[in-house]
Amino acid sequence: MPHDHPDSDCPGCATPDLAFSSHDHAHCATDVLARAEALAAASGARMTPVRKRVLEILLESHKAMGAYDVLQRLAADGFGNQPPVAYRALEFLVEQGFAHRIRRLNAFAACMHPGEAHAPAFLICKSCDAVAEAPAALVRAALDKAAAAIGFVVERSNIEALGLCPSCLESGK
Amino acid sequence: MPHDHPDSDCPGCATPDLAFSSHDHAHCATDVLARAEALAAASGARMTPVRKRVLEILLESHKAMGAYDVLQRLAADGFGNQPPVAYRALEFLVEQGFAHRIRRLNAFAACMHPGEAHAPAFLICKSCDAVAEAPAALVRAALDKAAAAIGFVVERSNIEALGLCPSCLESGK
DNA sequence: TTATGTATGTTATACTATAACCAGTCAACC
DNA sequence: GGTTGACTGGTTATAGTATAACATACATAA
Repeated sequence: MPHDHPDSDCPGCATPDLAFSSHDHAHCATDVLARAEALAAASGARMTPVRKRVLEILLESHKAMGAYDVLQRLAADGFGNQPPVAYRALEFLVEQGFAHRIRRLNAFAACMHPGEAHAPAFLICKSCDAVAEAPAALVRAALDKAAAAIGFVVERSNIEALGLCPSCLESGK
Repeated sequence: MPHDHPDSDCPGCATPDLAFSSHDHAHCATDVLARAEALAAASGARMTPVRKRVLEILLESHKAMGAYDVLQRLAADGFGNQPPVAYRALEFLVEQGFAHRIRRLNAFAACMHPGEAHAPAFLICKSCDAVAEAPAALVRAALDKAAAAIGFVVERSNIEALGLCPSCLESGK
């Protein structure tokens, strides 16, 4: 559900995505986790141990992880080691807006802006594999318009870009 | 390789995509096939029997097909019946710009505008499964801009929308 | 003709995802 | 308390997507 406000109206949309910048990641991750837990509590969604652990795992880096990578980690932590365990937790997180599915990578990444009902564009660095969320309101507006020209009504869409992040550009990778 | 011209400059970009309109599909398909073959001949790319057959199969409808569906058809026609046969032909067609990969569907669709070096947005009708290509120059421009705001340089991107096509909208599906 | 590169066929396997069934937990209600 | 029902997680099994590696055939140019 993309929100239709101009990006400047939304506190989250105005916050630059830190995925590509050096930052205090421990703080970044615990902060996002706390926000997700608060949102879950508020909405009645149950942040169970597996689900929380999966989100923690995704939050360890700004990279996307395959379901089976997540599963390995879960198994090592004493949770079930069969695919549905990981897929169900990931599905829950995506539904709640706590994680995103990156179709180009067949993988999942923690949402760095939980609770902001956004539908970002994903920027995937081909060098360091980090994934950032870019505000996509204007991109989606252009897409809606291009679709409307053909009489097509967009319901959901995925916008994913592969390229080079600022750090890798600078270091010449 | 997206081209950077305004859509109006390109004959193909000005041609409305017929995927969602009723049209003489036999003509539409043979025309696109002929254009692809001419392009291949001109560029030295070899349009071998399997490759041509795969393109014909994709051109039978405006829907995306999974590699295994294509493979079944190939096998029925006396070609090899192992996955690489289909994947290799599909890969060739995608490289030549004669087909597109739709990541959201893990599937492939014939390109209806071969030779026009475009990078379209895909409009996928959730009711009839047809896929159309929408000119995406403005969408990509918006995406490049959103990425640039974070210092990210886009190299390739996929823009795919799920929704309802005009025909299905009208018939209330 | 021989050499070289390209294309196809084949075997095997890796990776991604879901269906279906079962058992435990928890809250609401009688 | 006991029962019901919804939800969660565990497990088995299988479906669906994709590629590595090797063998064979075939075209073209030297």
